[in-house]
Formats: sequence, structure tokens, C-alpha cells
Amino acid sequence: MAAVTGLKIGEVSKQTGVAVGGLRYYESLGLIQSARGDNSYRYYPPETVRQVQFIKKAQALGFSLDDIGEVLTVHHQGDVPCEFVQELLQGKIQQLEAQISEMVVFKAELERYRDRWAANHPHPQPGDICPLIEAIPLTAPA
Amino acid sequence: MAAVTGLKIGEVSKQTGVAVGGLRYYESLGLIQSARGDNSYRYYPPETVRQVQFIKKAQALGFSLDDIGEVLTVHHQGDVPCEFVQELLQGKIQQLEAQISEMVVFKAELERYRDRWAANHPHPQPGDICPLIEAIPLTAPA
DNA sequence: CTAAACGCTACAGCTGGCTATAGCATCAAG
DNA sequence: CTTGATGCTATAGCCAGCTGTAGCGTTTAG
Repeated sequence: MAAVTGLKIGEVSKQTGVAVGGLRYYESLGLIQSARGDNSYRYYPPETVRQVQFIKKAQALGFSLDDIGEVLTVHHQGDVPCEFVQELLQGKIQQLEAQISEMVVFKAELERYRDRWAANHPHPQPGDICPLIEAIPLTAPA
Repeated sequence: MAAVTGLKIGEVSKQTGVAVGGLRYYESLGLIQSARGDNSYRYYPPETVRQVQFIKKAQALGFSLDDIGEVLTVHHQGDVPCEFVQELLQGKIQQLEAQISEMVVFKAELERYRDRWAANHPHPQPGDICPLIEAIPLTAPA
């Protein structure tokens, strides 16, 4: 009878707000680790709570579990992974920036079509169904 | 011989860059429509090419196929529902606006974390994985 | 002692937008 | 006429990040 100690999965769940199934999922990805008792129950070391909180925070920054796994791997190698996290973060920021400007451009485009219709109002040309729709860029904007 | 004319699916695929399976998927969602020949082949009207290009462009900028379907369904119905389309468009514009400001706020948040860490590399406390992430407050554990 | 609460595994399902496969029919070129 | 490209339907799988279910075993409070 090994002295298996630690938090049972429900306790970790309560302390982190992450559902039991979610924790099992994290463990299946290798993000957290448990010892197993004779009853086959998972027993987590106390620091698991902080690790799960770390996972949640990193997720809140837009990191995937894959990203987080890489960070934790660096951590397990005994290094402080901040440089690596910084790189990931910078990448996320640039991604966001690109998405934002795409959306701004597209919004301006939609506004242009909306306003053109509002100004022109119903001038359905022969063959047109709705000038507003016909004006939508079905081809690349010339 | 049936008077079925139009582009076969492979031709539409070549002209739009959308895979044959993707086009069948679009059709299954009602985004595009075909006539069927005696051979059960799909024959698409030429304007399908422009419609598919519209789908791709709208998609690239964050519109779901569901959204696109609403517009194209109106188009296919042959009605003149410009008022409705206008409303739909206005809704999308507002949604886009909301998404953009959300993303701008979030990007500023990420930049704040990045810059704070860059300005003052905190020392890892015992139990820390990366102070850059650890410094982030957990939002209410839901 | 009993029954609820909790744990386990294994698998299915969810969202969205496809892609891939199997097994067959049809078409177009040589 | 044959062959390879193309078409068809139906079904399954993929990505992420879980959630839910079935059917069981274990622990714990009364």
C-alpha cells in the first residue's frame, strides 16, 4: 500500500473551476500529471492547482493548449519559459492586429455598399434583383 | 436531350479554386443551386462563379456560411427585399464594429502584459512557471 | 449497512467547414 | 471500344476543447 497522497480530481476541479472532464482531458494531453492509487483514482500534487490556473490564464491570452504544452515542456526542462512566452505573445498580438485591419477594411466596404444603396435607392436595372446585392463584390473589387 | 446548360461542377471548381466537395457542401446548405441533367450531373448557371467568389470573400472576413446563406437565399428567392438586406447588412456592420472594438481592447491588454514584462523582468517566485503569465488575474472561475 | 456522492474507462457528440473514401455511373478522347 | 477523367451518393473523419453518457467500482456520511 503505497502512501499515495494528493488532491482527488473533484478537489482540483472545485479549486480551479475546471470541470472534472476537462482535467482528465488536460491530463490526456500531458499538461498535468497524477499518481494513481490502488483504487485507480487520480491523485494530484498540490501544485496542480497552480498549473491549471496557469493554463486558464494562458488560454485567456489566446494561447491554444498546444502552445501551453510547449511552454510547460520548456518549464519541465528546468528553464524559465518567459522568452518563449513573450514570442508567442508577440505573435498573438500581430495576428490580432492583422485581423483587426482586415475587419476594418471590410466594414468600410460594407458601409460603402449600404450607403450607396441608401443614396441611390431603388433604381433596379433590367436584370437586377436588388441593386444592393448586385453591388456586393462577387469579384475582387476593381 | 434535356435543355440543361451550364457549368459542370469541376468547371466551377477550377474557376473559383473551391474544391468540388466544397461546392457540393455549399449546395447542400442552399448557398448555390444547380439544375440536374438526365445523368444527374449538376449544371450551374454562369453567375455561380461570382456567387462562390462572394462566399469566399465574405468568409475570409469572418462571415459564417449561415450569414452568407441568409443573403444568398434572399438573392435566390428572386424577391426585391432590399429593405431586409439593408437591415441584415446594418446588423453585420454593427456586429463587426463590436468585434473590432473587442479585439482592439484585447490587443491593448496583451501589449500591456508584454510591455510590463519587458520593462521589468520579474524574478520567478517559487512555484511560478512564468511570471509573465502568473501576473495575470484569473477572471471569476465559472 | 446503506445509499449518495464520487471516481473510473470508453466512447459519442458538439460546432463549422470542409476533406476523404468507397463504390458505382457517365462522359470524352483516342 | 476502351480507358481515364469526371461525376454521383453516402458516409466517415478532421480540427479544438471540451461535454455528456453508459456502466461500472470506491468512498464516505449517516
